[in-house]
Amino acid sequence: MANKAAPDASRRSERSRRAIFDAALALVGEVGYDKLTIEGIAARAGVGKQTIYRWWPSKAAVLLDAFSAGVEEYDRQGLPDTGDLAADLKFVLRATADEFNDAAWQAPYRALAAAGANDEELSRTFVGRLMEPGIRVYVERLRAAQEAGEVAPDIDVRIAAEMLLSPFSQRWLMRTGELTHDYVDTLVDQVLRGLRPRD
Amino acid sequence: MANKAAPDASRRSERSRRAIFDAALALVGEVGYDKLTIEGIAARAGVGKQTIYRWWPSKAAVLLDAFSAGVEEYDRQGLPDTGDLAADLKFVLRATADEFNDAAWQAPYRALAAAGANDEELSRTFVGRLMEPGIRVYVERLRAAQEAGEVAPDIDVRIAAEMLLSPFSQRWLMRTGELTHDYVDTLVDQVLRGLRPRD
Amino acid sequence: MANKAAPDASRRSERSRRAIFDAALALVGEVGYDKLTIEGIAARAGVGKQTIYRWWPSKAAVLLDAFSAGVEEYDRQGLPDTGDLAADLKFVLRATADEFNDAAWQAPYRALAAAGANDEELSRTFVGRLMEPGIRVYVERLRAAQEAGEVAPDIDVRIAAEMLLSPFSQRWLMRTGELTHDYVDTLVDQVLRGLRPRD
Amino acid sequence: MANKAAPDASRRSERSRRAIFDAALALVGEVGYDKLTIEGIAARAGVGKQTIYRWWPSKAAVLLDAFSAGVEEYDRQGLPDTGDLAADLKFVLRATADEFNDAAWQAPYRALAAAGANDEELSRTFVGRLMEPGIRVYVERLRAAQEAGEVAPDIDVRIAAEMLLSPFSQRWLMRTGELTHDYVDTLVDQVLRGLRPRD
DNA sequence: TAGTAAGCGAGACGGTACGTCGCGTCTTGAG
DNA sequence: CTCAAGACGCGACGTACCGTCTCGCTTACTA
Repeated sequence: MANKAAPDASRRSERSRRAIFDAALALVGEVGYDKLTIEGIAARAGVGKQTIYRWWPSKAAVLLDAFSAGVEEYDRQGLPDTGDLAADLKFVLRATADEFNDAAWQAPYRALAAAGANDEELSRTFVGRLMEPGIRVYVERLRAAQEAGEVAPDIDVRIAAEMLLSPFSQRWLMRTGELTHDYVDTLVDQVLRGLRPRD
Repeated sequence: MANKAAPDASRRSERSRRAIFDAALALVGEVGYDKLTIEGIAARAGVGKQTIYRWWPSKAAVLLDAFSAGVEEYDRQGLPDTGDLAADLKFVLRATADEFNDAAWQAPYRALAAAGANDEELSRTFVGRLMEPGIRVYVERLRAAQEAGEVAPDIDVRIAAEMLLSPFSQRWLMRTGELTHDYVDTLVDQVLRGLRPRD
Repeated sequence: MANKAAPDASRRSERSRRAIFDAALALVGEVGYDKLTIEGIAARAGVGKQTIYRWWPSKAAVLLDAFSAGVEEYDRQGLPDTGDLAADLKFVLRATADEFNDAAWQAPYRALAAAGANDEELSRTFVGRLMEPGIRVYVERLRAAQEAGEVAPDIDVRIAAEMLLSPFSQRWLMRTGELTHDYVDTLVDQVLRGLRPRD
Repeated sequence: MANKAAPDASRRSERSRRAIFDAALALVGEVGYDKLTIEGIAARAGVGKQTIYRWWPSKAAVLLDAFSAGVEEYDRQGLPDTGDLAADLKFVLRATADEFNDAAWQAPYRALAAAGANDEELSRTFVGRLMEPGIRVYVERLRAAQEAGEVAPDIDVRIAAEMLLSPFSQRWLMRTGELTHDYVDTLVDQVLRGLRPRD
């Protein structure tokens, strides 16, 4: 019945899997996503092409897994909650800005964001696996603030989180401006301005 | 200076230029950006490949010009100013949402946004030519409102515009949600909430 | 040593090799050598271009192998030796004339002779593989005649063979005359005239 | 009627004609016939492509004219006739050998001989213009010798000339041996051996 | 002596083929 | 069975030239 005989995952070579991830991340940084090739990854990883085709459907999928593997411990613990919402947001967003400014991050993340724009399937996974968890912690922190009365009860916290994060990531993705700490602070202040309950 | 003898633009065939634009836009809609090929464009346009390579460095550049040519009259007149900022923003942003939901728009715009993410040079042109003018009209409308006292004087109108537009376009690009009129209204209201001067 | 990683000949597809030969020979007959293209051979053979480029450096090399493969059993047995040198030479040379007048032979042979004129490497192979064996059998027959006293002992049999064969093939290659049986007979008689020992 | 409006030869630029010849001969020596291109000739000659296409149908035709122009004074006066046929033939053929060994000669001559093999039209012109006159002087000298009784009356002098010249030029064209003075001498002696009248 | 039509240098154009790269599939032999 | 290796059919790449076609320009011949 199944005409694509599923490979037996239990016999899979962990060694090859790791080598493929390392090669993919290294190469996307060196030559860029467009010139990243399955053949190139296989050669660099010392692996047969079939070993890649057996486990992934495309170079985007490889890169997504490779990148996810390097970030999987991220966002586990949620945002800090010191009681000062503005301070907490600034603290975390400044750290995120530093991360986005790191060259090693840029190439794969940009590549995946771009690939996702043209590939609906991929973008669902990309968003669900990498972006959504990051957004959720902000949403949760905002909801906590809302419950504490720091944020007006009629605010849609999801949209509020997007008002904070989208300008930030858009700026980075489109290179319309630098992600400085000053920028982060101004953005947080201006967003929070609208969230506070009216007296 | 230029080591690649520049072609003589005065001898350029307008006929071919147009045919290339039409073919590029049609094909990107039919087969998608990844399967869009220079060869395919040339064949569809009834043009030699060299005629494309002579004038553009990549398929992204062709598509950018093709798309720009179809939008160049856009954004000339600025946003309406009825005195009611919220209404004006909702009116225009609803129209933009409709445009972004139009299939003919999607393919080339997504393709260019994606290509720009990996190509700094291209993204500068893409942003400067297509995105900036669109943002600017919002910035100007906000500044007008600020002068009219509808928006607090300490607001950074550029960031305010991004708080409005980035969530909108991010949502579309990443497919994190639908661009409905309801969404637009909520977004506008929630952004404007923070801009108003405190009494 | 070898800087172009040599392909693994043991994995080579015999099927493709044959199909390429057939296509090359058919096409050179149909369209001529100048319009013979690697691309055309590949298409006709139902083969990827790379499969040709992997194993041959040029269309001339393909054609040489294709032609050789069709002639390899030729010239195995040497010239007949009935004791009558003139008769033996005429018999074989008449047969050769018929062969040279055969259209299927003409195209590839002319093509290779021509290509060899401009490509020293190729001409060495062409001469060594296709022409020399043909000349050698004449040289051997002449040497046998010399030992039998039919040919003067001070004759250089190699040059004698060329006196016989070069006018013949030159006439054909340059189209300076027809290769008739009469011509062959006259040529043999006039050459032999000078070889006989003086009484 | 005539749909190929013949160009007006009286207005033709002699300057361009010469420049084209020089460029063609220089280039065929530098890059070989296969890599000789009309565009290359035009560029080197500082001439528009159309100027070449206006006056010649192919690069072979250009080269043929260019080469002929450089040899046109040749073969005017016939072979010397000192009364000693062997000496006369050796003298001229040694000179011809030297000429054939000259690098400047080789490239265009080989190219034309090769092109002629595949192009009947061209070969007729090549043979008629360049080869035939050269053969004719030998034929005439042999006929003179025949009339003087040095050559048997039943000899076909045309074939005799070919017995002399074809081995010579075949050896050169196919690179089957060097054209030394020794070779020439042996060849002449062995050919003449068969021409002398029997006592 | 001005007007006109040719040849000319230049090079853009619609094409064809080049030789290369990478795709995704398939086969081979080792572990 | 997975794996490294890599040949295969295929399709696109970006380049080189083909032969045709304008475009000004120079340079005779004509009116």
